[in-house]
Amino acid sequence: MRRERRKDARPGELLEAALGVFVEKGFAATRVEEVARRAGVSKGTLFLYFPSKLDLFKAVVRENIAGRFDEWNAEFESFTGPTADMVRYCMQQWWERIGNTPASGITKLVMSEGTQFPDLAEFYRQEVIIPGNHLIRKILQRGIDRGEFRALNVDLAIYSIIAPMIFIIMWKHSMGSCCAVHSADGGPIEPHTFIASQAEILLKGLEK
Amino acid sequence: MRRERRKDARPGELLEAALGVFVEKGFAATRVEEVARRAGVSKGTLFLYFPSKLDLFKAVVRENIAGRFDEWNAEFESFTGPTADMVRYCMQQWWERIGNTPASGITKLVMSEGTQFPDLAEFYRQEVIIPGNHLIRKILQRGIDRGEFRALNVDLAIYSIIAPMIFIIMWKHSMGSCCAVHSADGGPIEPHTFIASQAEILLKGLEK
Amino acid sequence: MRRERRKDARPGELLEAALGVFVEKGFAATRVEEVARRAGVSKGTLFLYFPSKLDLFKAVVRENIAGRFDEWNAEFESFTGPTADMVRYCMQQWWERIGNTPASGITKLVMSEGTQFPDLAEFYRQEVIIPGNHLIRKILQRGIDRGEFRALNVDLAIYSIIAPMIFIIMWKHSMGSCCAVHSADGGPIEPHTFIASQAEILLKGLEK
Amino acid sequence: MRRERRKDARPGELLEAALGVFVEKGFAATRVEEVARRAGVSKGTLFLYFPSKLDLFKAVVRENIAGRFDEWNAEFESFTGPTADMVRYCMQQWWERIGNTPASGITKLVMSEGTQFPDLAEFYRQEVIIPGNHLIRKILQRGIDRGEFRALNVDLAIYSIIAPMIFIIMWKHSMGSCCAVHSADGGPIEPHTFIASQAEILLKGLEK
DNA sequence: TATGAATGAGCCTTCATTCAT
DNA sequence: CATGAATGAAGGCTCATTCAT
Repeated sequence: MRRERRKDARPGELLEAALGVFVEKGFAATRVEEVARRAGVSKGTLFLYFPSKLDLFKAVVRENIAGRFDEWNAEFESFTGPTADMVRYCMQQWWERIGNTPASGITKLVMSEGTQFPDLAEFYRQEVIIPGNHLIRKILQRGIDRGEFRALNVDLAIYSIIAPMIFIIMWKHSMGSCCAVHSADGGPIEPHTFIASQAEILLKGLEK
Repeated sequence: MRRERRKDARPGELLEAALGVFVEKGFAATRVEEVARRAGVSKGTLFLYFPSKLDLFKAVVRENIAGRFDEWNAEFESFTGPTADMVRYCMQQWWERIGNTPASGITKLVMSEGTQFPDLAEFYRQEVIIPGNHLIRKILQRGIDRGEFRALNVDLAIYSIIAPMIFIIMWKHSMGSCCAVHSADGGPIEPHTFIASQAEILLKGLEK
Repeated sequence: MRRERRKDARPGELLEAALGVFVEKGFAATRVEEVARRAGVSKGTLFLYFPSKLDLFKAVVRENIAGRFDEWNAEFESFTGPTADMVRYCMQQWWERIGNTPASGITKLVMSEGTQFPDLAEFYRQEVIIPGNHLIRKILQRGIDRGEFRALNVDLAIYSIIAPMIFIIMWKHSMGSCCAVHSADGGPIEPHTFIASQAEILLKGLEK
Repeated sequence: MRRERRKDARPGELLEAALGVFVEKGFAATRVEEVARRAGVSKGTLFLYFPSKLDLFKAVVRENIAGRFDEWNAEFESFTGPTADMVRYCMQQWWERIGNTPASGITKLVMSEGTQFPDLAEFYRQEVIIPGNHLIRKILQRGIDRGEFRALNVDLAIYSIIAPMIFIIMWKHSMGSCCAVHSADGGPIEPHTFIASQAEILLKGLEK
């Protein structure tokens, strides 16, 4: 009985292990043997469930990029305070739930190696980018509609929110061996402080 | 095969070929043989001029990015107008000279593969990031000193300028198979307009 | 190609093949591919068992020489006759078990290429030379302690035993295309006779 | 005029440089480029005088193994003291004139890589080994004839003199990064002391 | 003659994938 | 289903040799 349950769990265990290794090493540098080892199975078993390393990779993305946007959209709808607070909340929450978790590694991966795998990039675009942009656009529009923000080109302004997020993800997964941006003199910068700073400059830039 | 003797021209030809292949394939996936082929020489010839693939890459970085900071620092020193104009000029020039050229592919590469090749990351940090941060810091400090900008934490604020640059580079080299950001509805956005938008929101965020 | 699964037998087969090739070609000129071919496996398989050419060589040394000192030390401890007989026995046994076998090729190889591969030389020193010297020293000391040999400087005298061994090995593997020393007129000399001659002159030189 | 003299000197300069490099590095590890550099010419020039690396090697051996045996034979003829002194003198002189000079490197080379080049080994045999053996034989025979040494098999006994010489050469050029044997505890042993020790044990072994 | 830029075959090592058990 | 031994196609780099100048 134990065996049967494990059998069913295999793909999930492999996917979890693969997420970890892909995030740590990137696609090219990931060794399927290490994924197998972390999942506690043999290399051959991995190929039983996933026909190739690339297929494994795609499965990892599909598994982990699922839409949390329903939840976030709901939070948006029920938010009642000033839009500036909403932006602040949104950015900090994003850090907690995405930026500071392995999930951000997927974003880094897609940005880094997406060119090699166009269908993957397209998948990410549909599942993450468009819904994400949509949510941010709604927030900005709310600020404008309520007279809190200037009447700006929302299509362009959303990137003022997205850019720092992408930036901190890329930094964390490349230059920053630890998790954060380093100041010009080399000292690390605390992520919440960093995000707060970005948010304040941004919000002042947006306000009326 | 044809033996052409062109010692003086070789390094440049190799560097140009290398830039192209590195940008297209990334560091790990670049085959020195392909670089050589594109430069029209044999694999051995490449190693006559660059002792290793990593050294070749470093030379590419120096040729395309690092070497320009002297020029940019000089422009900074001789600038006389308002700092806001300076920021606008700086960002647009960056797009012309780096962002919209293959040179930006180098930055993307380092962000994508820096973790796997620490030497590469460290080199880029020393040659590009630190000088770049230094230049931006000086610009911001000038704005503060002249009473144009708020008294903000410069170490954090520099990333409000850097983030959109990194963002647009990553986007261009991964999601955007063409060269630009796409608006939420999928339409492409013209780069200068995009940068102008980012700059204006930022500058309003910085001003007193 | 044929995929035979014989994990237990592989290391031995590879070691045997490697010994042959190393002895014939030397370390640098040995191609791991040839070792693999002689062992009847692919190049990749060799690296499954030995992480590098150097490690393969170390394993060959351990298998063929280093590992025998325990046995020899035991023989020494249990020997009861005159020390002169012990020296004779020792030298003749060395010829049977090492000098006249491919194992002697290893010693020749280390002497020939040790300078180019310091790791190799150091390994051999630790695994063979030091234990070997230790054993010979004990034999000489026994002779001195029992009043059979003169009170000589043991550190120097051990080389009177080692030198003829090294000599015959080098000769066999370089000048003597066959296996033995040649007399001044060019005729071959029978190894046991040669060793006996060396031993008798030596022992008379050592006795009280 | 300077140029012409240099032109004639080229082969000699190359041979001298080659001797040095071959002795230091061995045949395989010698880079023709380094030989050329030490001779102060370009790589191409070397191939103008010697069609291949192997030909260069053979030329070096032929150049350096010339017969000094006439001189030594004369010394033998005029020696008047006890034969034991003659053996001592002979071994110490050998160390001064051969063992401790680059010339010994040739011997090491031939022993190390002679297998790959049988004609070279044969050349060495004719030019060095046979005359050398002949000289030593005459010395031993003198000792026997004068009643100083036992009546031993001279053909075998000569190797009791040769073996320590070969040994010290091999040791010096392989294990001993410096010039001498190391005692069992790792300390270096002074060559003259070493040779003296070998000689005394040997002579006691030879005496009546 | 002399040069040195250019060549290309070759080597050690890695790793995704296969397949006999 | 699971295993893990075995494969073989690359890839970075070296270096003796060639040849246009």
